[in-house]
Amino acid sequence: MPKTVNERADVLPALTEVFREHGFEGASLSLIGERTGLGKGSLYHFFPGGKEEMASAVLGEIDAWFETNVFKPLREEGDPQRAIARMFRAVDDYFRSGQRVCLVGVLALGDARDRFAAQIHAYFAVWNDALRDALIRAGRDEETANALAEDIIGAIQGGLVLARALDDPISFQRTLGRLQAKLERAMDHPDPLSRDVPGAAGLPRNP
Amino acid sequence: MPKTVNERADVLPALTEVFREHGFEGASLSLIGERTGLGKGSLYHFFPGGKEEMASAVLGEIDAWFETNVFKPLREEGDPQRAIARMFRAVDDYFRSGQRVCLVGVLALGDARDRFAAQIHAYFAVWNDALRDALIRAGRDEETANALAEDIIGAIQGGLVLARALDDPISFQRTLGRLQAKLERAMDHPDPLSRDVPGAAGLPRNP
DNA sequence: GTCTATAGAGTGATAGAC
DNA sequence: GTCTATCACTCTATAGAC
Repeated sequence: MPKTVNERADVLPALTEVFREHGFEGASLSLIGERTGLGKGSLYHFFPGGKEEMASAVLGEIDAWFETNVFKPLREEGDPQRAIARMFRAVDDYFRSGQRVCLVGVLALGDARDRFAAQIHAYFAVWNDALRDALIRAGRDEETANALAEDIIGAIQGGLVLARALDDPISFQRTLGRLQAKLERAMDHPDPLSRDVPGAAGLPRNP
Repeated sequence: MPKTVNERADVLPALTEVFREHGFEGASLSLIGERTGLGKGSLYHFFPGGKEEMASAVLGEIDAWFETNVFKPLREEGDPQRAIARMFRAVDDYFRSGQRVCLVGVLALGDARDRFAAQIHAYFAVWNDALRDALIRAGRDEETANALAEDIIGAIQGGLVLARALDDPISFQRTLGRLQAKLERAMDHPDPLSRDVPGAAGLPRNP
């Protein structure tokens, strides 16, 4: 008798893992069937659109997770600094301190980017806006907040690339730590850019 | 008569482009044949190891380019700040100001990572060491130099991911600009971490 | 009977190796 | 160009719930 899964959502975790580990092209249907424990019949029953719909559903779930655990707190939490601290905790958890890779980033760099361009774009754009607004609420001016948000999100992605490339998840944790430290410092000072250079642009180096 | 290529090196540029645009899995032999203008016979003549050898040769060429234009200057240029400025120029050129993606990063995130683990690791490790040493020669202490190097290389990779994800190459240029600005500021001050917090850790926010 | 969830043989196309 | 393996996918068959 057929073992029943009953819900599309039940296979999403396994599906997510397969796509994250192998990318879109590398996640073959046979591998997906193996990992989900489902035959092609069931897979195509839940995802009539095939692999593309599977990946799209996974992206949707990722987005929902970040919406709940990152974006929404950034927008709605009263204390923006607390929201940002929570973001770093969530990111560290989600990426398993650098042992996991970001599927959205993987897809963005891969051959299938165009198929998922809208979802990929939305993920980063929404994150950027939520973080920027939290930074503004924390007292940064708009330009600085935008630059900081872009830097932070980029650094997270880059940290994941490096962790994977060097097979060194710790480097991701170091990166996260430095980002937080930098932000905490910045939070205590309204205008870090001009502050950093007290009055001299071309001073002698090597003190 | 057969158009003659004669040299493996003659097909490397086209090969590089195909792998960069499509990743390892996405670069099919037929696509490679199309872009290089070579039949499968010729391709296997030049690369008996097949696709894997092709990608490996491409990685080798990329590494050689960075060795000449980035790593070696970082190590050997007399003025380390000049070397670092040159690095940023080279990086901006190489990645076409964010319109191009880093193949090493693509492979690091993709399914084929394990096959090229050694080359991927070496690329980033050598870059990191060369940059760190240049920063030390420029007057940073070892710990700071290490952190800065890791941050910069990560930010470059992350900037490329974001530029691709948001379809916005300009964001990569902004990131590069901020990295340089941050470094120039840091160069003028021996100890930015303690300097940034002149004496207050828990001051009131929102000035 | 209808509907949903299942399995998997079978489809043509295309992959990479040689 | 030829080869075999594998690809994504289709389709038929089947089970049980209602």
